[in-house]
Amino acid sequence: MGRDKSRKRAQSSSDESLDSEEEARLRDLRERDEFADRLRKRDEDKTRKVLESSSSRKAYEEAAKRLKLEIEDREKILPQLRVQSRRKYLEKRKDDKVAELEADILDDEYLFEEKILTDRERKEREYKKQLLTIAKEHEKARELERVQRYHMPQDVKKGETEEYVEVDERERQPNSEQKKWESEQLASAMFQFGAKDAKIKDEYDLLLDDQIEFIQALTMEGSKSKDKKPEITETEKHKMDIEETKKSLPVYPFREDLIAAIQEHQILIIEGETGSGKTTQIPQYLYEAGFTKDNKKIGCTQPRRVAAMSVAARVAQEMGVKLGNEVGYSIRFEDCTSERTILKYMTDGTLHREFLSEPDLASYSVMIIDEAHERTLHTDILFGLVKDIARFRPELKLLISSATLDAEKFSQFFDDAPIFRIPGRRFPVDIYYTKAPEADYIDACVVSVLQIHATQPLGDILVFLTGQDEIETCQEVLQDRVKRLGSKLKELVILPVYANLPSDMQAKIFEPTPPNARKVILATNIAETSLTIDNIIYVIDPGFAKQNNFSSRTGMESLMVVPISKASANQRAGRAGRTAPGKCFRLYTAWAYKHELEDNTIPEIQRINLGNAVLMLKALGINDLIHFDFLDPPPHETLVLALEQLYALGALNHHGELTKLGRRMAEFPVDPMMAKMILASEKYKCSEEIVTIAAMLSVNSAIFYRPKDKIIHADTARKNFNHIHGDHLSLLQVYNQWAETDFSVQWCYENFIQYRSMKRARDVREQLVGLMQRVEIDMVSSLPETIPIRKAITAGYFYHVARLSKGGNYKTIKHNQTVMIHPNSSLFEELPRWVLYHELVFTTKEYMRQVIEIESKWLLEVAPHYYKAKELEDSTNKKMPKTAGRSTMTV
DNA sequence: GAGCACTGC
Repeated sequence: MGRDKSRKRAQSSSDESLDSEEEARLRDLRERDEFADRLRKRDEDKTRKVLESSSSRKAYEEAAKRLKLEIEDREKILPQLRVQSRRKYLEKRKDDKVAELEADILDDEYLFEEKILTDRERKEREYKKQLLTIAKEHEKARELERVQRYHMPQDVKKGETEEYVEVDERERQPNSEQKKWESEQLASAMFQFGAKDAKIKDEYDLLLDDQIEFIQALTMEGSKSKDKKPEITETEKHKMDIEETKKSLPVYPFREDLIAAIQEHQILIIEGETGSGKTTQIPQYLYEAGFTKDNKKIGCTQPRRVAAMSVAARVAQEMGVKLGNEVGYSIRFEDCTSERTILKYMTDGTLHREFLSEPDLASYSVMIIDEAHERTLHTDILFGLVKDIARFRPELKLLISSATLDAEKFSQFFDDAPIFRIPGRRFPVDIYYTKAPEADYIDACVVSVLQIHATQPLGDILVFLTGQDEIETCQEVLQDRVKRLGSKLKELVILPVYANLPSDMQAKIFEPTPPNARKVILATNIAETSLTIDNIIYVIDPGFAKQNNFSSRTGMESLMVVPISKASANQRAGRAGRTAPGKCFRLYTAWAYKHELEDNTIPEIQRINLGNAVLMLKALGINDLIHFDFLDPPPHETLVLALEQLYALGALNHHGELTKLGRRMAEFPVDPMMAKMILASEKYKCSEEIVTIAAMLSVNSAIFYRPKDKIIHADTARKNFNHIHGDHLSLLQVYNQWAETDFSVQWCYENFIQYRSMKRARDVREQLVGLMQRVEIDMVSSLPETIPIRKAITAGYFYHVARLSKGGNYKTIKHNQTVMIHPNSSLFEELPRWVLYHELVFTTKEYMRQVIEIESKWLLEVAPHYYKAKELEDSTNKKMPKTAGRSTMTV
């Protein structure tokens, strides 16, 4: 309705300007395609090199330095520089050689640990190790020397520019914290403890108050017999020859049939439970069957980074090659592949990004979408994209791999593709329900844990809770109860685990349970799919989880506790049957399971803001998104909102086509508004600051640490960073101060800042800086001036503006919705007239999180097409326009 | 005067 009116307005506007408008549109499209061509060419050059991103950045820095030199007095500095560069070269060469040696030894041990070595081989390995020790000791000695020299600057010749940096070089490595966490995950995925003897010990006859009555309803069938212990323990498996291990996997007998089916059909749905070996084996079978001829690759996507890495490592080991050569993986911040790579594991998001540079997947002969049943946003979009490609690339094979239940649905979506079933390897799990609903499930969890501990044979317990808060409460209550019961019970080790928990504390859940004790792990949904803990025999499932929902009507996110789905409940129960037969206690009735739980969790694509996804699809040339082939289409309003926003940001023209600006925005793995902000920093000459703010906003409010016992200290520390103009600038101060301390851990600790989040912000920042260079933006700083920074933010987020109304409330300009400044904000007590917010969240009230003060006239400056001067008049006597001015647009 | 499930680019 409103849109029609505005369209008419556009039509009636002067006809002569139409021609020039059309011309501008065509010119923009031309420029957009030229830009895309430039990117493609650059990418092609890049892929020829084995080492890419970091080396190209170094090359860039070198070039910049060289340029600077031209201005300075070349004659004077050159001889000195020559000496210096020679020294640096030798230094670097030594470092490289040491690293190479170290990698060599690791590889050697990794690949051939089970093999019996000849005397010569053993000696060689010993020699290498010795060499490495010596090299390291030498380095240590030098390190000491360096520190001493630092205190004697008079030793340095005047004019010599040698740097004496004391920073721990390992800390300076990008992603080191991430890597630490991942390597821990990796280790836990690869080395498994043998199944512990779960002998029935003498049972306690202990009466607990208010026991919960459970009734056993059914047993989730396993493929293994109930009474038998696993016939192959993990340690034995390690000793087995790799070939034999491969043959023992459930998928092995299907090898020939599977290859035949793939040869016959273009698309195949593979239904198989975890533990069938499909993820590691199928790509190898395909390789052996010749699918990688003609320089083609086999790709396999995973929803998680750790999975992509660990599976690739396992397959490389099985094939006896070095990881990163024939078998590699590619995840954000880390590309471990080379031109030789033929089996490539990657995260679904990485493949999604790869589409931008290779929209037809030309370098792949087979693409496997693994864990499709998890229905991540990226997987869902990939479905539509690969289905489309399969139509014009008949030689491309597609394998969609999923757990049970969903296979039929996938088959229907992919034009009735045949389903290939592979059995899994799992133990049966007895399922128990409560007789009556439980009112307080935390209390019910505590009681159940004690009940199991008192009456059931040894074996660890896994409890699913919804969040950190619940976990902490439960932990306290449980500890208290155990203390009161005293020595009547065996030892109970209580361990929490959730994503925001520091990694060293997370790692504790993987430590073996002490003898004669029982471990209780209180976990969030992280233990449902992301972490796999061995030796869990009992699972307690209250049936709830926190879920994020996005409302396109209000543009608001809300994190709410909701009942889980049947699929999720079964996934949780399955966690009890990994190493031996297990039991799952559901704290709800069988009736509730049957009638109240949905079959499947609502897929992500229907629950979140699709701004970035829509921009990506547009960048891939998919113009008609409303009719895009989604497995489950997102709500119509969400798509419309995303398109409207992209239009308002100038990423789409009035024909709904991608503009040059939009093409540049699509390069950034961030929301469109943030991408626009980053690009606007070019104009306002504050790219250094904006990219920091973008990185800090991306780590999602996990920066300030508030331990329960030191809340006052933490809050005071936080207030020290507050900036009078708002939270974005506070975040900037946090980052810059941290950077000044050379990214110190100690500093974070002293200021109640989460080191892990800061590291992540630093990684994100580095990636964004790389991308900015890619889209041809210079890095410049505007400090101490902050107005340009706030203007650049406004250029991206002019959609997110609210004004103080008479009642002391804020009203959003867009929806005239009442919202409040979040109490954590530095502007909470300031109440400026005009504010810009980063996000709207509904918790107990409608809150704006991350707020800055702006001036209304900036809105006219950065978005003249979106705001009219009249509606921004500040005088409160004047009538406010009912709706915000909206420009024309056809979706 | 509030409160952050989990992934991923």
